[in-house]
Amino acid sequence: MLLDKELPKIRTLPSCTCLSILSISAAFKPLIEFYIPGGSIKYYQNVLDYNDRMVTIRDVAKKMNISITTVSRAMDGYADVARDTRELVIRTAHEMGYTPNRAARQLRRQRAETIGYILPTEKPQFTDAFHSEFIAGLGDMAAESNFDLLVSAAAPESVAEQSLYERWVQGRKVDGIVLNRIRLHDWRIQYLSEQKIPFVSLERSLLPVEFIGIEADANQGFLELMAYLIHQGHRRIAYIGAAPQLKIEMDRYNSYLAGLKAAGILPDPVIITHANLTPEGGYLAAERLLRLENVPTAMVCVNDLTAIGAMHAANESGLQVGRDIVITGFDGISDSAHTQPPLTTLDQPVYKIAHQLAGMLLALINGQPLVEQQVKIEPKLIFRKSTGG
Amino acid sequence: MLLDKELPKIRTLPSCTCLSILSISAAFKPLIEFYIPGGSIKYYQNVLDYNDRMVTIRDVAKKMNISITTVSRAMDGYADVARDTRELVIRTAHEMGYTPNRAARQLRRQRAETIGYILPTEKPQFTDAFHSEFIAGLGDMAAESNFDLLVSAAAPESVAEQSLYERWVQGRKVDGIVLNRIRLHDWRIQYLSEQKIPFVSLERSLLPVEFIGIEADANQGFLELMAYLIHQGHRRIAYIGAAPQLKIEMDRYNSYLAGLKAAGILPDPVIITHANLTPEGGYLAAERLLRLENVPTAMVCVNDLTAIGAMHAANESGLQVGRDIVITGFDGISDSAHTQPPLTTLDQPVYKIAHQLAGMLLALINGQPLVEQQVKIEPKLIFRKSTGG
DNA sequence: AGAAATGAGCATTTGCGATTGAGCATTAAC
DNA sequence: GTTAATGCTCAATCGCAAATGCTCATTTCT
Repeated sequence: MLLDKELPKIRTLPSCTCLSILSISAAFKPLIEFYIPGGSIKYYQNVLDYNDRMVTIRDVAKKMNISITTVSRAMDGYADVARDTRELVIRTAHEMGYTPNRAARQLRRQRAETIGYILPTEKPQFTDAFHSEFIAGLGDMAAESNFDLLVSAAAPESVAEQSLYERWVQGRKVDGIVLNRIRLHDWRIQYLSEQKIPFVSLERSLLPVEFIGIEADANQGFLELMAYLIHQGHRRIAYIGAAPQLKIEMDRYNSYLAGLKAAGILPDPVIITHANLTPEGGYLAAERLLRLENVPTAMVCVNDLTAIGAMHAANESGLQVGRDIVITGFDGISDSAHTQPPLTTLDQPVYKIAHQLAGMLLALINGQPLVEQQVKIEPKLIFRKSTGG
Repeated sequence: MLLDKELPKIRTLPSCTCLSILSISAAFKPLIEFYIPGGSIKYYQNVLDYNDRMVTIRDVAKKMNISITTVSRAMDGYADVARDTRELVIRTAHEMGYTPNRAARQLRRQRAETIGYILPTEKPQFTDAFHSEFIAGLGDMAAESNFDLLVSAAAPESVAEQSLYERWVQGRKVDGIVLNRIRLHDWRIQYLSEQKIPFVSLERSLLPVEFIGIEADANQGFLELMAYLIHQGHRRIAYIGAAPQLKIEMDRYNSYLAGLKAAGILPDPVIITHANLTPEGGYLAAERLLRLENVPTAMVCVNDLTAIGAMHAANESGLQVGRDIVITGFDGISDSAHTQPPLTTLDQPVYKIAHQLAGMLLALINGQPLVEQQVKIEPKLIFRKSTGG
């Protein structure tokens, strides 16, 4: 008799961290690890000994004296179940506290009933304010369709990122993927198209691939913003952007240029700079700008987090934001209302966008027709103290 | 032939959002929903038709001409597999890109291979900075053991919270649970003990239940902090706390009192106030304090987020934090370095704490002996500009 | 030395809980 | 009296783990 087994020595795939259910997955582990810790042997014991069994579809069927099939079909909305039967099944199931076993269903259906999102991040921090809202939106929508949301993190354009996507796709860990922070020539889009995995994205790439997702039209709002700053008398307006290969960077940068052009101002490369969408990046970029001989009187940032960092730098230089210098953001994350001073920003309904995005993906997965394949959203300008007035 | 089925009419359990894997779950849906949208009927189609099949344990076994059992046991670290066989199996599996099907394994093992964490939150926002780091720590550790982390959110002491915990426990959605924001008499601890579900917690309750988890010892750091403030000449030091039934509130409040007492200062109930651990709460509380006749010269806050709100209020009153008034936090979240001015705080290694906490829980689940059942951590005082100097 | 006991190493088989194509009654319609 | 619609059940999976059991080699016992 061989009940004993050694302590788990093999770790196969990295696992996951799940969120409403949200599921996060380790990005950095090798496929299979194999190590023998001194060869010690331990008895295997299952400590999870609950008293009560789970209630299964069998129990429901038995209690009602009908077949398992009928219960399943009734719960799942098949048309070949009599109305009365269906209602009774549902009532009974509810009373008995029956809930379909997810693992069994997934096994049988060969679907993960899960959508995935990979956070573009470098740090061991799970989310920033933007992604926090984004994930919440995805998760809630997924939950509405009884789907999981699997979330993990990997640095953009890293090996880890690529292997993570591959694992999720090849291993069928997810039935569809949400993309964000699209790069101009984004391998992910190419890859997912080839693999025929459903996906949607926030922002589109320049690749000649059919686009399904949501686009925020920065242009209109940015022009307004620039016009406002220029109307206030600003002529030397700096720009703190993101990595140039990002779609949002291209859009917002172009809008910045357009805003300058509309007022007949020539862009000055010296005050056009790039950060990495984080407060740290914004801080460093702004610091540099503030050490210039001809200090800009306004800083337009590609997102709120960058702006928060920039404000930090300005404050540290003894400047009072909103009076001595003017700073703006983009996104309208909730923190932006609590900075000192509160941040003028282009507000996007991040939660709603994510919610809708997930909805589109689910429709795709279920083969339902999409009403709109491409949705445009116009960010709304919110004036706060960081631009004076 | 009956291929058609109506559009999904039944939604059973709320689903999940998963994170390194992290899994979030919808907190607010009823157990079973039943609605008929006009009785429209749609054809069912499975759109997920990949070309290639998944590679299963069978394929590996066939290729190697051994039984699937052996493959399984080899991969799983059982002792009754010859060393050579095991290594060959692992190599082959890797080459073939085999990775065990999670659903099948879970179904068979009757384990979810998932640990759970329920965010204490009211809003539809997924996380704040504190929990973001906390979740990252949990998720990464879970991933190391090939576990998922299931994350959801519910308001503390709400019906939703209770039903969520019950669903996770009764429905075996998780094999263990991580608790945080412990209340002095916490029903969750009682419930989980009774149900014999493994759990660990950050902070302990006053219940006579064996405690497994991590405790942060606020006292020492707080005394130092208070001594520092008093040394600076502050005599009127306000306190902005959290709900009094929280363990952290009790600890930190008591330490605040102890700090005053050590300096022979009598506490003034007028400047002792409670918020809800959010910036919004801190803002409102501070606003009230600043309208007092005898305005405090320092505000000690129960956590960083509260302090951030308080700073906002102070700034808005035209006070310069660090010069006109002094404000402190607790937690050392990364945002605290980017406030204006940067925040003096008691730094806890949130990520590390969560990481270790998850490790303890996993040991518990696997029936491994715990080296330490109770771990104490001392937060470290970080002086920044918000306390002048 | 011969018989019995042990155990390593692997195979067979069963079933976890659910879904689903096919098929079987029963009744209604023409 | 055939055909069709309706409502239900059968039985076959899905991929894996674990209980059981078999074989053969080695050790232990007498």
